[in-house]
Amino acid sequence: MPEQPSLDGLEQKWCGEWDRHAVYRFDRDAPAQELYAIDTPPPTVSGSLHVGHVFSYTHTDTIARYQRMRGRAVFYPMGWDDNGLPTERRVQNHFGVRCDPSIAYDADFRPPAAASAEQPAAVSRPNFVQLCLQLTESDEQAFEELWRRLGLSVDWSMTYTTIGRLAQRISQSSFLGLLERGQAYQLEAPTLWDVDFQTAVAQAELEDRERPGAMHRLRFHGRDGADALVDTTRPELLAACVALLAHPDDARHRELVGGEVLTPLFASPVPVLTHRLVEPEKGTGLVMVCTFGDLTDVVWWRELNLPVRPVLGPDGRLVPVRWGEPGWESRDPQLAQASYDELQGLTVNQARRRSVELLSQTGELVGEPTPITHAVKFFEKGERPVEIITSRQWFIRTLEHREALIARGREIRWHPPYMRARFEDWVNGLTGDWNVSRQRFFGVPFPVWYPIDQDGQTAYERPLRAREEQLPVDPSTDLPDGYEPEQRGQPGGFVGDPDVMDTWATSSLSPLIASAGAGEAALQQRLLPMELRPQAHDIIRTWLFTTVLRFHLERDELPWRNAAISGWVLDPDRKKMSKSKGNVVTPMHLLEQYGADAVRYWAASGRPGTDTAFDAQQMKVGRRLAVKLLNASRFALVDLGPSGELSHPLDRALLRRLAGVVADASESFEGYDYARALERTESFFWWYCDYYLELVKARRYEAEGAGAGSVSSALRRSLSVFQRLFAPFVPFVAEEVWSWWQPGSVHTARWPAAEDLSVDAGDPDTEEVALAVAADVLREVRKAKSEAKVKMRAAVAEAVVYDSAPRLAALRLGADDLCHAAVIERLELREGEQFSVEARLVEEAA
RNA sequence: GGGCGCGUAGCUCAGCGGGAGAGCGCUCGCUUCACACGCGAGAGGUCGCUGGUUCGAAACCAGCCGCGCCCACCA
Repeated sequence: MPEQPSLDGLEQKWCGEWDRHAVYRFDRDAPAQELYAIDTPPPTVSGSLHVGHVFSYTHTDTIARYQRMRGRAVFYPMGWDDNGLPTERRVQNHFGVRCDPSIAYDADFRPPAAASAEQPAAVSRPNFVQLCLQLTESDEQAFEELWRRLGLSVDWSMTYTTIGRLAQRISQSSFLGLLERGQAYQLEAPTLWDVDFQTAVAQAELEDRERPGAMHRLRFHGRDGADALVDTTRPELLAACVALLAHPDDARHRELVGGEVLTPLFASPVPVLTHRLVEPEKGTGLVMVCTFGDLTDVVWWRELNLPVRPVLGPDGRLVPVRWGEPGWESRDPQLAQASYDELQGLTVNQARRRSVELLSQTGELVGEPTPITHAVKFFEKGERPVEIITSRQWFIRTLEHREALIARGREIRWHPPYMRARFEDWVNGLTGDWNVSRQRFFGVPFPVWYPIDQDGQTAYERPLRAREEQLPVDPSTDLPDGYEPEQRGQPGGFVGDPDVMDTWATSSLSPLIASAGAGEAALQQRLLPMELRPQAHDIIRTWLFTTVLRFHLERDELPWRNAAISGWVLDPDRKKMSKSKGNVVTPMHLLEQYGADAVRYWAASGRPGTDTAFDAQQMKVGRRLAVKLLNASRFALVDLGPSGELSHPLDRALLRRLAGVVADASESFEGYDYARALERTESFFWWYCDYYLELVKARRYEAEGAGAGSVSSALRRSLSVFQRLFAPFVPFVAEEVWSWWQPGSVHTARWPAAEDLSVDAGDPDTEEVALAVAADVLREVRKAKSEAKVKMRAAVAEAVVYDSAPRLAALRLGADDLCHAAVIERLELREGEQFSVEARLVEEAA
């Protein structure tokens, strides 16, 4: 035991020891009922971990440590989500390259010496993927180092990645199963599209952003010179207009309905129809339907059987159109073409400005555009609004399972329970099946090819599936059965599916991937369903939802029994911490400044599901707690005499109180409320240091005697319990103080139970009162000394305690300890109405 | 527009049917033999507002106000 215990160096020391002794190694032979499997969130490997990660991963770690101490074989792997767009974006910037799938693989490829974001070098898809793997590997090492330093009790021998071969095999295999059962299908349909990344995105990946816009009133031309005025925010889509709509009950437009009007600029005849979703209060009550301005346009297009007039290309620019040809009718094709030529090739924003100029010139813009602010849908990682573009995509059926998914959600135990509402809201609000294909490169490919017929037409409706034994396959380099490499892209040959899966399509299988990584199939079956899914609330609609869906389709069961939802870390202004605000503190810096235990203490104080302010002050408090545990342990244990019978009433009362704390902390942990477990433990520990340790100090220093033996026993038992109660929260200091006097790791020690603190002798009620009154009197004497501004060791010549007879009787049981602790020379007990203490201090010698 | 959560001391929060609490911050004091990375004491609050239920409400119910988040077919 060190003379002057310190926190310095504990992290290095114990990280190494834990690794050397494989303290957190998962026991693969444990029987099913003793397993506790955690579906750890694989953090996105696209830069760095932030304070929010430290926050929520600490929550999970406290649970893992508690369960391990309860004797469960804790399956606690780490995964890295390296698959997907964020990595691609980083690789592009970092190496100055862009992926061009038409280029052939170059085995000798080296990234350009001087990275240039303006003029990126085109590289083949396999080369691009290699660069992605190279970059993620170094990130993952840095992540692991941080997690170890934070003290996560992960078994690092089971780490998986979402781009790894295992994940790809499982993901592709699951997809083929879905295809076989008709739960995955391909469709050419209007799709949410990001024009920068040039890929489809899913409903779950959208977010609203408030953006300035403008309302434009446009003049459509009716019969006999009658005009129809229409308000729109998207005049640039006028060429794509296929109808005007009014509400069926709207009398104002009754004359127009059923007829045709001509569009401004293009003189294209479009019908005027009615639909219940049109809101008469908005604008003029007339709305134009385009291909496609927003999701409502898609509804109208579908329900009213409208034609399509696609004008936006995948790059977000207006595509070439020949007015006057079928589908592009105009009463004045020359005018229409002249107008359109002004717009073709422009981006949406450019085309909008130009359209307004043209409409002003023709007088078809009524008044000035009115500035407005409105919510626009963005891909969450995107920079321009999503568009709706028709393309061929793979979907997984979700709508038809809505009821079943709601029922699944109700089987899950949510912590906190109200988080279930977010899940149900999301499921109830689904508008389409899940689009899982992305027109990107660094992801899991679809394990299918398509035959090309003799006319060079690709037969998408007859995909050639990979065999299970082939998986994982890359259809851009691997071959379907019965074909030769030369037939790729040739009439009579084949072509690989060019897309990759949405990253959630793979990470939604994380329980399967993680458990498969553990070893043999029998073990995987024992691990499923897992016990716990920990995650933050913002990805309920993505990761949580898709995992429940995949397990419903794959195994007809839940992926896990419990979902523990953590909140976010907010900056002191109550805003979500974000890089753009420049308020992000790097986690490693925090660990160096305050120590891992202190940072964990702050994190574990954040209650489940609750957003928590970043608070360095709380970390200092955590550090104080760690130091206190060191010093209290040293005081209690150094040169401690032999344990004896628990003969002293105050010792017995203390152990009984502590048993209550153990019960409370255990119950809290069982309900996933680690924060409450910490709060109970901590507040009692401070009381223990401030009152109990002070009361028993005299007996603790006695060499022998019944009182000394009793307190030695109580100190050993209470310290052992405190050290174990704190182990999940401050694992480094807990291990340190445990190592001074106990064999093995505290983290594999048994979680304390009431039996550790059982007390046979004495009257519990009276002795509890004895402890309470002794503490009350101690506080009163301290107050008297504080008011007299004397030191606490100043002697009290006489202390008179007034209280009820039973309380005085109880106090006699602890009077010896009290007099030592408060330095009372003469203690007198008098019966009185109210508790009070009169303390007469000994005059200080001058 | 719908849903969820939250409004308690200057700050961060606990309490959720019978004493208004903790930590930090603040003030005062203490070299005390585990700890000055410490110890002791103190000041500080019509528990968002309005009604209701109850012997009794910070807590339960209703309405309102404010903040945050999620969702929505936001032309």
